[in-house]
Amino acid sequence: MTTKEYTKILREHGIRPSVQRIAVYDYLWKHRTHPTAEEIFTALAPSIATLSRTTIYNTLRLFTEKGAAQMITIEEKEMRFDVLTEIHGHFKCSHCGSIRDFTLGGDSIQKYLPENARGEAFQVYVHGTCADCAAKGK
Amino acid sequence: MTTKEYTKILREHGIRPSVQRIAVYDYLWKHRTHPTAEEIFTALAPSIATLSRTTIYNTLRLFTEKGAAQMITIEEKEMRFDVLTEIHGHFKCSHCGSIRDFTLGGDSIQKYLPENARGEAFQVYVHGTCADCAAKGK
DNA sequence: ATTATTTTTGTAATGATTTAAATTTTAAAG
DNA sequence: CTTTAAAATTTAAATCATTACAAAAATAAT
Repeated sequence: MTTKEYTKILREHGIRPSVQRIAVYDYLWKHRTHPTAEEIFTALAPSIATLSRTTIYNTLRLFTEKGAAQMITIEEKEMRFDVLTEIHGHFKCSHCGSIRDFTLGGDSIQKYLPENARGEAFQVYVHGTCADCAAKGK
Repeated sequence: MTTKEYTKILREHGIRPSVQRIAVYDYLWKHRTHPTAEEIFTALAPSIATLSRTTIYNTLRLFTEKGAAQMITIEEKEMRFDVLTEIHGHFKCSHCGSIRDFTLGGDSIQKYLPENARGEAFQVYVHGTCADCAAKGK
């Protein structure tokens, strides 16, 4: 993925690209660990001398509003973010702390919704023990 | 539901009953609106003169740990709570703000989990338009 | 160039939740 | 029924992620 491609994607979402926005998008694209605003800030600050936390928050909010990213509330304390916007589940391992994606059947949730209710955004969170930790006997 | 019955349920969860704990449990039992700690505090404070917010937070955390209630993070800002601990989904209407439960098939999520991962807690959140609001043309 | 608009920045404020320490309540033991 | 220990509650202060605000900088439009 090149900067030009990020620029194009952002524009397609109605987001005017800027150095900061491209950097955040690039970071999300390359780090599928569902980072927090703070993690993104810490990672990018060295390369963008004047970067401020507020910009990170503004940018993430903008991405979320425009559908270029998704906000994850699997943890109480802090928001996490994901460039993957198609419906999928998040699995958090309570031993190693990792948060991983898993795919869901397309109709998996929709079919359970009350009659005549319109579901517009779906979030599925599972807490448990991941395969790696289970293999270690956790 | 009488105080005696609440007492019994709390004991079954390893929670020593107290005036405050019974009051919180009673509130959760009677108000299936997924209230916040603040809402519970505001509702109970008049009847328990010395009640403090910390007690509400302590109590809700205890209930969650002991499995007598469930913590809901469907909203970024604040935690919400639910006495219903069986697996079920939460639907938040973005028009009227109500958060309602909906039932999920038992295997609905489990079957999508990665091989060998153990799911221990499941949360399903859907944001959208509820049937009532949809009927009003929202 | 000049002006208007958008974006970024820094700082201060907000507000939900937690911590820590003191006090009160409850339970246990003699 | 006292005394003592343990648990629960309270109060006030602290934390910390996020937001609000206003100024400065960058970008686009005229």
